[in-house]
Amino acid sequence: MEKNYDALKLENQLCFPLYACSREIVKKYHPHLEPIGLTYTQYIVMMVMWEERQITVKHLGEKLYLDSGTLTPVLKSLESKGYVTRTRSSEDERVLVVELTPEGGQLRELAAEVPPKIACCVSLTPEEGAELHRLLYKVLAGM
Amino acid sequence: MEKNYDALKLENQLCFPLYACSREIVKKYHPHLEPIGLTYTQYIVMMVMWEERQITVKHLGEKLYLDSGTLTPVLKSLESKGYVTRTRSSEDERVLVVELTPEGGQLRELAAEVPPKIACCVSLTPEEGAELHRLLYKVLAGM
DNA sequence: TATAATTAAATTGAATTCAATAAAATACAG
DNA sequence: CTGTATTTTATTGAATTCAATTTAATTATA
Repeated sequence: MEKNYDALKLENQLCFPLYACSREIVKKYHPHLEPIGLTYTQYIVMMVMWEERQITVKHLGEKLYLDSGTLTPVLKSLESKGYVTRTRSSEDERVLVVELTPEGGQLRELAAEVPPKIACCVSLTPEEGAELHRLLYKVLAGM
Repeated sequence: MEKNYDALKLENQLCFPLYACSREIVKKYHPHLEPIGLTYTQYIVMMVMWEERQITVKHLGEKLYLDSGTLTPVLKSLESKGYVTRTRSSEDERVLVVELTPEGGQLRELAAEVPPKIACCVSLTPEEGAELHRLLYKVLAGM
């Protein structure tokens, strides 16, 4: 009896188009982020910083689904650019507090130009975009 | 007048949940792929090989949305494990043909156990899964 | 209180990913 | 036929990503 390998076909997988789609869209950011000196990872960290002004590495990691192994070098790089500061909490020396600098705050102006430029290369109707958004967060919530 | 930064909020982005979701699901593969000695990237390359038996690096890259910078080391690794061979085409020496070996073919049996184990950690109804699948391929097609 | 367990961040090492470039082969134009 | 352009793959270097481990600080427990 022949075994059924349909589930092993690329086209029947959910993870593969997620993975491919994610990389393709991140690639689209490159020409728009490069002029303001940010990588995509640095950009999403800054997005959190513009909202929160101040946050611990732990909370930042929870928001971005990234751990300290990824965040530590990214935050050091942003610190060296002068966009954030990194300070140990005095109440709990284990905790590292990341804080937005005025220079980091100014960057928001330039970054605000980016999302409209990306939006137009996603070929979905507004309803489809909203549905995709909902489904992705539902998957994330379930894990 | 205060500028509107809503589009810069993480929760209003489409790319961020794609990126986070992709990484979270790929992470779920790790405990199931590790016992059969494959990384996720090697696994999707093998998925193509099980379907095609033989393919050029160029076509493989088109199917996986990956370029030779990524594929070359992955294919060398799969070759060293004995799962594929890499041979220059005699008609066109630029072209590298990747071919499945019998050992690579046998791996399919073990790999067939993986998809069912992943399916259950995606908390969508079958209809939602199908819709997510459709939307992702629509985005991919538009780029 | 002393010890154990937990927590937060950093480090290490392996693999990926991509932009940019290079090298080699082939196709094509004049 | 010859020089140029294109194509295909490989290489290089920077940044990310994660599993696993380590370190340091705090908390919980006996």
